[in-house]
Amino acid sequence: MERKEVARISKALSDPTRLQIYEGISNCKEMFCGQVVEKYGLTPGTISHHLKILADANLIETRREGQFIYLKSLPETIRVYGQALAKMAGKRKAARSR
Amino acid sequence: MERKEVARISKALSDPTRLQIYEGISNCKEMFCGQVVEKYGLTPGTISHHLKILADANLIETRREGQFIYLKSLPETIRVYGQALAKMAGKRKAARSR
DNA sequence: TCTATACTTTGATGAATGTCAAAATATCTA
DNA sequence: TAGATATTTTGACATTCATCAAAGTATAGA
Repeated sequence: MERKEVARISKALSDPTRLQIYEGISNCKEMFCGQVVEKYGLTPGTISHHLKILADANLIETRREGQFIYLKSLPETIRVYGQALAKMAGKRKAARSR
Repeated sequence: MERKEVARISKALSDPTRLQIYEGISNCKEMFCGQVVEKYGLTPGTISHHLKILADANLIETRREGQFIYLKSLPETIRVYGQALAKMAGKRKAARSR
């Protein structure tokens, strides 16, 4: 994963409200936007904005079914992101290089 | 690790320049500020700003030695951060709960 | 004690961000 | 086709942020 992608995911996770929304979606099997609006007391516009950022970062997936847009978290993204960061943090030149 | 702390670390990693600086520090055994300034072509003030954000997030450690401030990455923070995120992303109610 | 070097703080500026209200769009149902 | 419900888009606003230039602080060495 490239640095720019890592930065995009970091930014998506950098707002406490948005992080909480992501956590909420992850804890449910599935959720639709209205439930998120209800749960966090923000306007539909604001929720839509946050969901777009999470989706652009591939942290969640959206699927329309009739009037509803269903949300599902994509844990694989977090896994790959964590690995990329661990790799960045782990390289240490000339320190116990074997 | 609490949500607020996760958000703080995410924010620290959310700027591409700062992420690159963090990566650079992680790749060296040790580094001092002047080297960072030289390496990334930003003013000392800007570098100092970024380093403060990284240090506040416990991503790096600073230590003064004479005129110089030495920087060292703290990979343990990334490890704990990754685990906290994996936990957030992993819980799924009523989905294969055993 | 003076000067040079290393870093930090301050003030300013343009850009990005989180939020809302309101208008727009999409879909369902009568 | 008209009205209701769900979501998105737009415009506005206050706040945060990355950056620079310049002033300030700390340390070393002459």
